[in-house]
Amino acid sequence: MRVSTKGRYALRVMLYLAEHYTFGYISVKDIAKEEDLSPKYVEQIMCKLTKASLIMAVRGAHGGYRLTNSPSHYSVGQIIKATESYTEFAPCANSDGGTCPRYKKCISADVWQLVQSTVEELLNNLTLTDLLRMQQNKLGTPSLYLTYLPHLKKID
Amino acid sequence: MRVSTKGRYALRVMLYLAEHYTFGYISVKDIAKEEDLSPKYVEQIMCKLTKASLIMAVRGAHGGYRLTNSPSHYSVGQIIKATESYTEFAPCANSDGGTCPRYKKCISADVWQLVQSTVEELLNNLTLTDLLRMQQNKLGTPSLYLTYLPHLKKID
DNA sequence: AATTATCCTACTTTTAAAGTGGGAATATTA
DNA sequence: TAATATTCCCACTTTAAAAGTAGGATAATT
Repeated sequence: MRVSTKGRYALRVMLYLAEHYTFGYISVKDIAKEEDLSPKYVEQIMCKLTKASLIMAVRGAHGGYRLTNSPSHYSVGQIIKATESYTEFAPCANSDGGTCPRYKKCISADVWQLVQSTVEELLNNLTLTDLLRMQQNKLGTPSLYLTYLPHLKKID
Repeated sequence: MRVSTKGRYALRVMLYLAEHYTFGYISVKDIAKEEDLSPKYVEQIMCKLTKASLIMAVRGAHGGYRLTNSPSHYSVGQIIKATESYTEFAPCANSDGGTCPRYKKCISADVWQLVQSTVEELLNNLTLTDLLRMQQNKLGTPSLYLTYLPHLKKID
């Protein structure tokens, strides 16, 4: 019962992009360095996020990625759905019961459906903006990024 | 983000034992047959449940397993905790943040903690009795077990 | 004594997670 | 136009965990 690194890293990456939403395009190299992740692995994750249209890319020098929309448009649920291979707690956690032949008489399926819908409800209603707000409460407003990544210029 | 077969089967096994709570000791062979699971694998699961004191065993002919307490004493949470290897959604889903060095500044940890506590709350408050009641609503009271397992005698 | 069960430990197989490698395509800069 | 910096894409490797097996020791019943 664990979210894989793909989903967890994806959330961190999306949070990073949300924090730097006004900085324009950000490269995998920078994200990987700041988040202390393997660049190649981050690339894989970016691929999934791009295919799900959560982010946009520009190639070449000074290219990189950015959110396609402002942070408030993204729920954690969306991000997990786009990156995790198994989104379900059990094969029968779907409302159609999946392929299990015992589905109709098996009450444990109802348990997994309940867990499933509870978690989905929670994550679908939690946006990146919510998380950024939580982070500010946790740390105070951090705006030191330019000191660490001086080549990034804030745009308006 | 999936509960392993160990945890899922364990729930089914415990539900089976709960349904047959008044039938005395029930063997792995019978459980495996009725639930359509590998007997050897069920044995492994029984071992975990026994070590967690959720069930008791008697060896030898007409031996088997039974719940140590009545069904109302068991929550789904307990059963999962006893059988799953990873009970956490992320290494940092614990209130102590686990071993992640980014824990203090990383807001995504808060997300996993929130999911964690939500699911725990849900599963800890869902008892086998609740599930048996749900099952009756789903199917009507099923009491045909003696036809399938005639060697089992109902005791009072 | 034979049978029916749990107990226990170790092993095998299968699957998915996690991460790498390298070259093609594309954009920018000098 | 050449060099450079990036994404893009596909295939591959490694590692770890899930899933399931095997077999003999122990204990209770018949």
